[in-house]
Amino acid sequence: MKKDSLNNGFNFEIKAKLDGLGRAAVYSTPHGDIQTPAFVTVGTKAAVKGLTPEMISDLGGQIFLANTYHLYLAPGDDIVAKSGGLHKFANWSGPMMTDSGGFQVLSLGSAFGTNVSKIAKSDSGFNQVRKNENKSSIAKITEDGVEFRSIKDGSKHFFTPEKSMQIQQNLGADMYFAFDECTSSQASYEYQIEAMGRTHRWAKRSLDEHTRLEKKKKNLVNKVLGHVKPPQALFGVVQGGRHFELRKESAQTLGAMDFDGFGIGGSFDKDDMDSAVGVACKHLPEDKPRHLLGIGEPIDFFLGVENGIDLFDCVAPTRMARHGSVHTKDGKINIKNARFKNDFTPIESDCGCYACKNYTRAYICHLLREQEMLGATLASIHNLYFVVHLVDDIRASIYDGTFKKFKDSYIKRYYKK
RNA sequence: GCGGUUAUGGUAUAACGGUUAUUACUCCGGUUUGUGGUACCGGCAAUUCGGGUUCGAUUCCCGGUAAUCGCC
Repeated sequence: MKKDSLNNGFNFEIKAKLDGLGRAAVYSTPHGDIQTPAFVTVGTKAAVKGLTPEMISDLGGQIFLANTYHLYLAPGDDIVAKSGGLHKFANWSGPMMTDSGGFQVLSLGSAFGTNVSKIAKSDSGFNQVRKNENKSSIAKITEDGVEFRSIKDGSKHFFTPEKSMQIQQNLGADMYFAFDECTSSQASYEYQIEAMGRTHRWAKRSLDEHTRLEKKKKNLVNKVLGHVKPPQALFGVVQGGRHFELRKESAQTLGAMDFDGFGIGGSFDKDDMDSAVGVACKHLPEDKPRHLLGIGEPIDFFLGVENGIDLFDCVAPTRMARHGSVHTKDGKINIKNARFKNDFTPIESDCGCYACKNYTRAYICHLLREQEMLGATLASIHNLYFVVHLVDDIRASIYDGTFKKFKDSYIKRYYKK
């Protein structure tokens, strides 16, 4: 199974399996191995908000993910490239990924200025059927690409699959994503089909451009002494919304292409997210890593892993932390609540994170209420530690065959059901 | 001591002879899933006190109290 094939420096080796699609593996990259399943911390602008890289590795983070659109706007991928690439720029020596900007097609497009998220609320009755149109949108989609307006100064920028690849090669993360269109959970079936087709065509263009750039890079290495740019791996992104047949079609279409791995993106219905993910993974090549984009509630990790996911990333732990919502094994609590003002115990007494080992709820409550930066940092450390270690524990349970038992007891306690 | 001015949620304010008394912050909660946004959504909470005029007063009048400014 060990093969250090064409994509030198990358290797995905499955070490243990669950019944069904789940597995534990080691994903080797030019910047080190990733034990999977793993949680990828999100550092959109080449920084996990409020945390140094040392804090990320100390809390157990193996890898982090930055964003193409944001880094293109500031400081610019040319500056990152000049600095020696993202790893040097951000002082992170482990594996890194970049997202393609495809999510911003949604967040700055049909979802801009609304509260539409990638998870449809299952109890909100009938999902409204809308076109992917939004008056305040600052992203316009055409077959060729997407015109974004800068969130910083309103200036216009046109992203194509080719351009996203070029930017991501400049940024220099180990793994990066094809340029796709992330659709709204409220988009109609017809629109999902239309967007999925476009995503597939963009996937082909992304892959072609990637192949061209990788080849060019190899030639450059020979000419420019001492300038060895490591190879990068490209992941295609499966779409199809919450429609199983579209997920299947998307997975088959992309799975037949020569990607190094796959992302599963787009919008889901809360109730059947796991089945939609399962359908996608079932039709993807088994020997390549699968990344579930932007998903990160405790229950999602269990369901995702069961359905064949190797990597997760999500902004929820850090965003929630900044607003005071922190994980405990008995569910979330809002540490800013008045009842914690006089609580001189840690967030969780049996938690091994830096925040819990050194600080009290009362102190973190105080910091967050007073908007002291350290409050967001400590709460983020806790939440990231919590999800990173949860996924680590899930991985361990695959190796020792206790996954099912672990899942049941964990969910029962966290969700009280 | 005399004269002027002012008095509205915890704070700062808006308004009018008839509203469910405005708004912001604070406070009390909730929501955040490939990070535009330390963001969004709820909730609690007030007409200084006592008289009078009026169908009806937070509003107009008189008095008390308090703050503040000026004068002695």
